[in-house]
Amino acid sequence: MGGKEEIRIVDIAAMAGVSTGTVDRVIHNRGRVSAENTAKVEKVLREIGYRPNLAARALASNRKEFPIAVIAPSFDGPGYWSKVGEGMARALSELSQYNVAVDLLEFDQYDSGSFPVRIPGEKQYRGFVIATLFRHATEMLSEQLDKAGIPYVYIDSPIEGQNDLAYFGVDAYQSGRVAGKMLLREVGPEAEILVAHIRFGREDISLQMKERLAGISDYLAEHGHRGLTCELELDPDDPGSLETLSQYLSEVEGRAGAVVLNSRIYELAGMLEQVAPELREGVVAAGFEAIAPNVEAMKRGSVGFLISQRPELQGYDAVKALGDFLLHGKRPQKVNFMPIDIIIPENVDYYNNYKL
Amino acid sequence: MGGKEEIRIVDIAAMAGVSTGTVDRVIHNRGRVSAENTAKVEKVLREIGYRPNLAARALASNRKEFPIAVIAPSFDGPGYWSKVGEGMARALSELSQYNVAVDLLEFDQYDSGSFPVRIPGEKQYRGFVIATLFRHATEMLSEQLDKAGIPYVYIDSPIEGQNDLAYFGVDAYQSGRVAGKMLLREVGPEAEILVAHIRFGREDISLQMKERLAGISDYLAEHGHRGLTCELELDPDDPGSLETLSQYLSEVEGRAGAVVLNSRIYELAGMLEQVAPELREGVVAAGFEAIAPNVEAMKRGSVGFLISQRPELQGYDAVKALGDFLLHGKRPQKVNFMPIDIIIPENVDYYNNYKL
DNA sequence: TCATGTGGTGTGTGCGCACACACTGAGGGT
DNA sequence: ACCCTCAGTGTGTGCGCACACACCACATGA
Repeated sequence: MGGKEEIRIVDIAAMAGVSTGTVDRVIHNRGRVSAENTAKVEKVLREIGYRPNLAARALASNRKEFPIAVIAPSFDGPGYWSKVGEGMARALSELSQYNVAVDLLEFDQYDSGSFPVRIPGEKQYRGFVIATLFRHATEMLSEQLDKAGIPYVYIDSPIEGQNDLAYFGVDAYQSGRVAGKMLLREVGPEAEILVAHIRFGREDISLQMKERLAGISDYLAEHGHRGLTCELELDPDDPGSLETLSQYLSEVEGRAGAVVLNSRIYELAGMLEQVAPELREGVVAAGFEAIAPNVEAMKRGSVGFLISQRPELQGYDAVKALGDFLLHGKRPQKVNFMPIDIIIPENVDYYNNYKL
Repeated sequence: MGGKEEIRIVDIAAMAGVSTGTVDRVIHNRGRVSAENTAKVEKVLREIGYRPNLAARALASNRKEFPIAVIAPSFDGPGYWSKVGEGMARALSELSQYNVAVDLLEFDQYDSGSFPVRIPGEKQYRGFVIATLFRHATEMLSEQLDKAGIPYVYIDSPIEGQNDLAYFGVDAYQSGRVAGKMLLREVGPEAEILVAHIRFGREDISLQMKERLAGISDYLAEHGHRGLTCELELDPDDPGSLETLSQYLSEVEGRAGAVVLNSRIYELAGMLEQVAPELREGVVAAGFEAIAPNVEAMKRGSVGFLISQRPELQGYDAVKALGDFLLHGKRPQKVNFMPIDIIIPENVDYYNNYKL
């Protein structure tokens, strides 16, 4: 495991009977090499499977800058995107030996007009990470980048037929199916299952949420459950919503499931904690994303399980893949779905410890 | 995110009014520096928060060798330890820029006498990764290493009160509790739950397996189930075992759970596939570790769920932590439990894709 | 007296690579 | 004949660091 008898550029030059400069030109295909010599060098390269010394490479080319732009919703606050940002920061620290720097160009996830459809001009960005929340805008920007020959990586949801270097994201439909299965196991085939919508202001139901919902519904329908029986709009700041929830719970009497499609199951948990204990007793609340308030609510016993798709890993992989491509020409696998993690009170303690 | 204006040793030397050689001696505290100059340099170092250029460091000290010894069961075959080995190989490839090499010193996991209780003399190993399957032997070796001042990290199960640099491993008891919960949800409180022992030759039940069993039992007992109702010794190569299994299944009629405590649930799955369909219909088989044959059995529908504790990550982290400590003096967190992953047919496809 | 340490200090070299630069010789324009 | 261009080639330098080595002053012993 892990021997050491590295072949250097000088060795290759000697083997091919040329100078190191020529080898260098071939390796980085900068041209200005005769077809004959190119062939000779490439032959040697292939035969020995040359692996450059990355330390030396980094040292020698440390004047080069690699600014990367990330186009995504704000990383502020305790939400999903902040986790993506954590992963990016970690990737960046691993790349910190090289001159990679990341600029976050925020857009408003509730306003497609805030998404930049032209290449931002501030810097000469060498690569982009793009959150694909707005499909059309993403496609327009991608077209610009294609023309300019700048590589870009997608995160969040996939878009078919694009020239993205790679995609890292989640399969929202499948994570919905997982949630459906767990929910069915928790509450049984007879129980009511409620979809609670907890929104901010003008916020609309997103594509991801629709897919999750479809996944849950399909799973339930395929397994002898009569499906999601009720949808409620709830506002944690509105006492009327608490009333609505109590009302509903008293009607269903007995076991029930409740699911929130965005990452704000903790709000529903908070509301459940305020209704009469006998009403909430048989209720299993299920949500998405292992963000801090959700985990806390689970530890208080108010959330039954969470489904998470490793947002940190998504951010980490996206930046890492782009960096490795830019620095070392390493091509990543094109489509990468995150694992779908099931988090229950019994395993939550060992989940968030881990940075991946 | 990720700026760049690094301060070099020459800069520090200038600031402190000494030569680079002196700064170097202080940084690596090799002595031979006057108290006065030591103080001056350390002051500057502290004030600017010096971060060495790792690429240059790696390049300059590339003659130094860092042989690491891994003391663990054989990585051969499709089992648990091969996954640990995969993770180690990945960590090694990330460290390959530095002269880290790993030797696997195998022992027989069924024979404590095969565990080396003295420091192996072949090479001057700079660090050890030790699988703590044999507690006493591990403690003896650790004592030797303490005396010699060689760092070591533990994997597998923790041992309290030792001077290990770090521990990476699993909480077998807790993973048993998770299995217990899932099983109870799958089969319901009335169902029989069988523990099937599938052994090789003289193989004994291990400590980890005992803990898993305790976790399952405790969970069931605490949640109104009458507990593990039957233990069977099964040998997949013995037709009599198939008979025993059929017999058992015809007695329990209806839903039942079956759990295998080691990683060989696939053997039970294979046997189930051979009994009459009506007998196995309501049976949910539960096992541990997402090794290839188990995943295949799950995809065939013969395994209900698997619990995995990321063996690759264990191996990866252990080698990475040791390497980072040796190369960069970075101290890892001392105790690190792996996440407990729940794998079901609905999420298995996205699980093994991922290298972590 | 000279040789021989011995704490303390500075300088020089090279790790493997990227890249600027210098050089060559063939071809074309004048 | 001259100069110029330009594809193709080789050489030299420096990235930041670790470490061998040279050096100095002063002490110690013979």
